[in-house]
Amino acid sequence: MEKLINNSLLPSSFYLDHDVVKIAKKLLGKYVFTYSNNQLTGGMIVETEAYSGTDDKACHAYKGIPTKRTEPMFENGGIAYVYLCYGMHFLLNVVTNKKNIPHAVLIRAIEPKIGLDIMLKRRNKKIIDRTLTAGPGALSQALNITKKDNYKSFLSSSIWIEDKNIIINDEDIISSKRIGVSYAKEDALLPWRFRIKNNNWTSFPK
DNA sequence: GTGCGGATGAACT
DNA sequence: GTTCATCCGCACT
Repeated sequence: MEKLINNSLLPSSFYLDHDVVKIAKKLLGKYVFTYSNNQLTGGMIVETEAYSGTDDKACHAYKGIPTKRTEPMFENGGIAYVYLCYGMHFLLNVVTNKKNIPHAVLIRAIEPKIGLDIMLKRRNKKIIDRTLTAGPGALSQALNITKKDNYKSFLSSSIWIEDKNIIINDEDIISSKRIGVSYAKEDALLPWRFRIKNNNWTSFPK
């Protein structure tokens, strides 16, 4: 087994910044990996959304009270919050900020890099295209992320994020409204969805 | 115990 | 653009 922890691993301090929007932007261009069933898969993050705690109506933690589902968000930053949506899709969130400040970044799409054949198999596909990992449910399936990864640290050896020194400039980031949160009224209009410009692996522009 | 709605994706027309 | 598959957690009774 190759060495999983190396010096490009994002340090825990990265996740503790108080500005979840900034973290959401900085996560673009980072690599996320999972290692499960002796299979290594990973790719570059190309699309994220920020969810900002109790001030954000679209955030699960808006009411400020942790429930069994949302309590990972109230933990110290640097762990995964994996949540089952619509009974069939797992959504991968990166918990940020300090304990009891429920901020999270939803990973919406990656550009597949490592273990493409494994991802194709998991997705039951034959051809590599954007549907392989574009969309939070799709990428979770490709990386085999399930509820078992809830609470898991991004400094662990089964799921982690690396910094490959890829710099995404502000002008290469497209921000737009978040998806599927129209119930959040005015907060649904916040431009807290971030994509890498001209990247073919984001979910289709809306 | 029960009802209901959701941070979706894929396959349709 | 529309539809539907499908299930856990939450907010009630």
